[in-house]
Amino acid sequence: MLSPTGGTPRTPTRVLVVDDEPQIVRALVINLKARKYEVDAAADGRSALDLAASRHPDVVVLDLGLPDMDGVEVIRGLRGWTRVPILVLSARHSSDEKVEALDAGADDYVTKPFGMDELLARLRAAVRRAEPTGGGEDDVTVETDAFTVDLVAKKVHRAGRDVRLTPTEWHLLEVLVRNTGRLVSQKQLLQEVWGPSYGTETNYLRVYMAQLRRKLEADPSHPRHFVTEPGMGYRFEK
Amino acid sequence: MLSPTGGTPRTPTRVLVVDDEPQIVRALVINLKARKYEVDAAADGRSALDLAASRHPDVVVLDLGLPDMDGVEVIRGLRGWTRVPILVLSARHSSDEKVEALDAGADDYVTKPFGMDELLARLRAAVRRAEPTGGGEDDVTVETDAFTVDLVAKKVHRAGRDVRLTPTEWHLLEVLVRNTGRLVSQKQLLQEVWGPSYGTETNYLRVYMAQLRRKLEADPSHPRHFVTEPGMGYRFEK
DNA sequence: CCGACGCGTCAGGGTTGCGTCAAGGACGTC
DNA sequence: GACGTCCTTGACGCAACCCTGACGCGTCGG
Repeated sequence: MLSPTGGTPRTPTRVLVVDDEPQIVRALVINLKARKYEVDAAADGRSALDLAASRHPDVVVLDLGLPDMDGVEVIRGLRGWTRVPILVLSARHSSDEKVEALDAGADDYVTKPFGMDELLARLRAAVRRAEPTGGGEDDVTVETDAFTVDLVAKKVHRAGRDVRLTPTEWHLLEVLVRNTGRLVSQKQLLQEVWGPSYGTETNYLRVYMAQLRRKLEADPSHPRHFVTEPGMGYRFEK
Repeated sequence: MLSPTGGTPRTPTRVLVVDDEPQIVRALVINLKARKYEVDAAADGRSALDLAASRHPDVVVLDLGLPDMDGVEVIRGLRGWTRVPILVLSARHSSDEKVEALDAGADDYVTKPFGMDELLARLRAAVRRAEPTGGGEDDVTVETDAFTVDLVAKKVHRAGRDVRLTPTEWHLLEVLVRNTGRLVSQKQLLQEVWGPSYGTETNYLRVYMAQLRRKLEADPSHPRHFVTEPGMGYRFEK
């Protein structure tokens, strides 16, 4: 798994690393960059808070032993305005320290020396958790002049009314809309909607493309949004 | 701080404890109840999944060494239909075990023997994190022209009278209302209401949707609020 | 000029999925 | 121990959907 999010390649995950020991920072930065994270680094609390404000990281890895201020203060400073996941790194094993940091708003607490694999796994967990609220929009809608497609609610709106689509029609529309502007080959469409063994049943496509156009296009016989590329495939255009 | 949420006293936080060692379960239950948590306990994976489905805990404390199934399988079973925070307890310190559990969807990993204070702090952190999606809804009541649903009071009002709903009816209504306007797939409904292993028993849905419509729709045979999307699922519309 | 090919359109038939009803059984209450 | 409520399960009719084949049209190449 190369992409840190594990899913479809989106905008890279941004990590803010805060530690005053250069060798730790270096190790973290190297490992994170190798896994396609975008990394900022700070060596003290002041610059950590500044960087967090200016760069809006998706997750913060924070060492508690900083030269200029108490690590817990950094947590509070962050929690004053953001819910970004905070993963605390600390050499102190005492239970009180952990409780204090966690109750101040940290999301996780790892003691030094730490295993890089474990740290990365905890980091993935923290990012994954924050994904729906932090990064993903709720309403993924695509609009054209004729109709509106809401991919989350699975709704199509047209001329003030909801359009009823059958499961197959919707599935086909979904694949096309997720590739707005791009050509999608017949084979790809067939295999995504009907299954891997249906790569050549092009007549299915003809029938269902016609139904989509009849339900959605202003002039179904002269489609403007569901474009045929003869011999190749279909394309959805806004 | 007595209240586990630390903030305004709301409905108590429900914890599901999963462990096959009675003394651990006892220690956890005592400590959690003393802090005003509501606690369910399971000794194996099967009953853990069932309890999670029926009781909808706000957080799960899960021991990986269970008699009937691999702990990671329990995590996957839960993640198939819920994002409830999972705090893993384990006697195994190996890095691989941790990574596997975390990547399967666990939120935190604590090795035995553990400090109770630390565990409780990690539990608070997990619950706090999940709060916005789990508990902080703005719309507590949803109104239609025919009836009113109060999600907090768990009451349905219609034509000046309270409507009696069975637990299952209410549960189903709740899932639909929380997704007002959005299509909810049959599988998701079944797994949320009946449990992870009921993803294909579509006849349950048919029976209970009919009952909901009979009790709430003005004209049950022509539903306006509980819409069927054939082959896909159901949708609640204001 | 003619045939081949790809695409759009239409209509019929098999199959699936949904709504409805009713009966059996588990559970808790009195 | 009797009663009532609720959940489960099966059967049946009906509507909707998916597949299939046939036909017409346009384009391209021989």
